[in-house]
Amino acid sequence: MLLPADHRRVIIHLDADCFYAQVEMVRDPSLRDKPLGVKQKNLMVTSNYVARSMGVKKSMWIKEALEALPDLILIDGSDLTHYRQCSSEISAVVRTFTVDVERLGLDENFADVTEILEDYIEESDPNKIEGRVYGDKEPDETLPGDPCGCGCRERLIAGALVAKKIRQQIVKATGITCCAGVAHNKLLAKLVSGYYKPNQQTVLFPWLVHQLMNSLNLTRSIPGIGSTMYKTLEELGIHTVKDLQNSSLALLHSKFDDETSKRLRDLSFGIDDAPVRRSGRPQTIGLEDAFRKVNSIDVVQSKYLTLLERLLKLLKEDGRIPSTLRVCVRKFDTKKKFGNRESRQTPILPSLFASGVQNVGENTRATLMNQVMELFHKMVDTSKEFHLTLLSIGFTKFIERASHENSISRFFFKRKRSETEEQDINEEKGEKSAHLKSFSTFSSVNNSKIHSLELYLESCSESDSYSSEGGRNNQGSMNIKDMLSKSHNHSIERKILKTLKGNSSNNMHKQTSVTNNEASVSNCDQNNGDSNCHAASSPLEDLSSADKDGIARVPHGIDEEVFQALPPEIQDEIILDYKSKPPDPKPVPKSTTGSPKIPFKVKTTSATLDKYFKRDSVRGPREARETVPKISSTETNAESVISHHSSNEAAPPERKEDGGEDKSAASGSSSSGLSPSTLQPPDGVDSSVFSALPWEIQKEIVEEQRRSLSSSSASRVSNSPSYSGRRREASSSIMKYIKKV
DNA sequence: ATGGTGGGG
DNA sequence: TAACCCCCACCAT
Ligand SMILES: Nc1ncnc2c1ncn2[C@@H]1O[C@H](COP(=O)(O)OP(=O)(O)OP(=O)(O)O)[C@@H](O)[C@H]1O
Ligand SMILES: [Mg+2]
Repeated sequence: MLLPADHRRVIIHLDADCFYAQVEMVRDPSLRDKPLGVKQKNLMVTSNYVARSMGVKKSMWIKEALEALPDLILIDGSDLTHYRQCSSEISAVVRTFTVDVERLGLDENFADVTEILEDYIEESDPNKIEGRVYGDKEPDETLPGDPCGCGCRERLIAGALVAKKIRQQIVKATGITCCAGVAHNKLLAKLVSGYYKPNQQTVLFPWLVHQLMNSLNLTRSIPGIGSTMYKTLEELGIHTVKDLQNSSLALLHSKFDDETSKRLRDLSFGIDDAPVRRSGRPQTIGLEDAFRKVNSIDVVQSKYLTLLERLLKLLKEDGRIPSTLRVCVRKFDTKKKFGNRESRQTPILPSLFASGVQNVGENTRATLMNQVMELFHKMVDTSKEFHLTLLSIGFTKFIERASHENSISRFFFKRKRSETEEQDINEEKGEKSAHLKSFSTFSSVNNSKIHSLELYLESCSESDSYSSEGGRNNQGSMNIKDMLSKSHNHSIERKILKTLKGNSSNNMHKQTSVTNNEASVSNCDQNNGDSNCHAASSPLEDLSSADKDGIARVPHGIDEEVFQALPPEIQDEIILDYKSKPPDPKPVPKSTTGSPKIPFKVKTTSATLDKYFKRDSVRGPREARETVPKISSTETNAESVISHHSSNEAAPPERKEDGGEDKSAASGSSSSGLSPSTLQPPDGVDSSVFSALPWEIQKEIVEEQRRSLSSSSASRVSNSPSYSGRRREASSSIMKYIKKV
């Protein structure tokens, strides 16, 4: 099966240039000729080529980057949604050429174009090679002739033509420029793709493979050999790729199993028969928040709450229903050990998302939040001191769709969903504007979200015994009231940090528009000032990205740190309520929880209730059922209270925007949004339109297209010859590059 | 199934 | 060398 030198395939590897930075430049073209960096917390994760030419490389500390280049413009890239979206579009374009596309990260794609070469071989001129040729000093210096004789030269040259066309289409559709590598396997295509860096492509002919591999030096530069394996190899005296080529299998066997050993050897020679595997939709959706130090359970809880709220939005866009919830922490571990994360997971009762993922009720949120905290307490003993540096949550194990009712019925189902979502958007719009209005004019407003918070608080405190699926008693889990009530004693500092800047409270969405996300977020937060800002930050972490606009203040009596970690909407609610009910908090007998201190009141009006009832009666029957009793009980109280003592200081609400993306679901599509797996549109179908379609529909279109398009090679596969006994260091990710079928 | 590891961007 | 914010496959249990 495996011929001595197998050049049958033509693989293209595509790698977007300085991806995050480029996305930001597309969003704001005025940045194009300026040095730009994209940051996450205090780290600059990438920079554009203007900045790179001035010494600002990838992954530098903000501090160092600004030292090297004070004029550097920084944009916060902690929210990946724009990058994900652009990434999906890129892959969709590639799938326009072939469905055999494998994604790697957000900005790389492998394409096996072997089967489509015949469509281009005539157009391709063997004497005019698109892009660069590996080994050539000047462009267009390659001599004719095929030293190999298997025809690979012509195929690869045609592949270079395809690569060129793909890159052109990507630019046309997204404005993003890429590098590309063309070779007869994935390993080599990836290795050459970056040989000529910005916006260029390189083809590698098999007779120069040795030259390429020998130029690599360290084994670490072979994809699949990471830091651990690299160290292990070093212990064997194997440092360079050449060392690896010359090392005996027996030597490798002392540290690796047979499979791994052979593969290591193959890779060192540039041999790789790993197939391009079609990427599906992501199997996990997660969010994380890193920081220097968190040691209070209150902050933990509010950070998790924020993550959960955001995650539910992502889930909504995704559309699938998860069956497990995972919670993860990273503990500070006295410098040395790294990667010290631990996680706990738990099944999600199917009934929790019974009404789907599009509108998740307060009860579901509360249940999830309690589960998060339960899992957290399995990892952290909060009765002792603790020091965390990262929190994350994620959904996994998405339930698969009923196998048979694909196509038509699903289409209609989705249609209905989108319609309901349009209602959602309208509602949200109403809410939002009300929200805005109240923000500027401090009218008290009946905001259903206040009610939401209220409900959430209630459901947290009272064990939701009435909940249909078994009341879970939240032993260890604190409720939000407790959370907010605890705090330290600080003097109240009310300060207006900055004045509102134009778009502060985010654009209105155009509900009916086809595509989401306008360019609206002109944003251009010129930050810079913030690098200093947290320089001497006291006990705690980040805040870096914040600054910006908005009147920032922490309401009387709430711990600042806790407040900061709350979801922005809930912050707004609290502020709103605070404004409508200025200082002098009256001690009110609180309903459920124990120790009252200086209470912070959250009130709900009957108008709010009406609204709530309406919504729930319209849809979300299950949630409605559960929440109705609760509401009535709440209503009788008319007021609920968050008790706490002490106060705090100012904080930026930050976190604008967001509301803009729910719309991905609007125009006839549905979940789509960020699904990384879109398929190829048939000829004549605009790829961006196609990519906006629900994934299932894309799949069907493609399937149909394939069927009608003659008998192609439908290499049905799914063999999983499970290997057994593995010892020592098995290759895991190396498998990606070597696994057969 | 769960939790950890190593690797990828 | 991990800092940040993710995603994957694989492994032992
Ligand atoms: N360790 C990382 N942490 C966070 N983001 C990362 C990390 N590695 C890569 N990324 C993001 O993924 C994107 C693609 O990564 P990649 O390694 O291709 O670099 P790049 O920015 O695209 O630059 P290049 O032009 O060299 O390809 C980047 O823009 C980068 O910000
Ligand atoms: Mg890149």
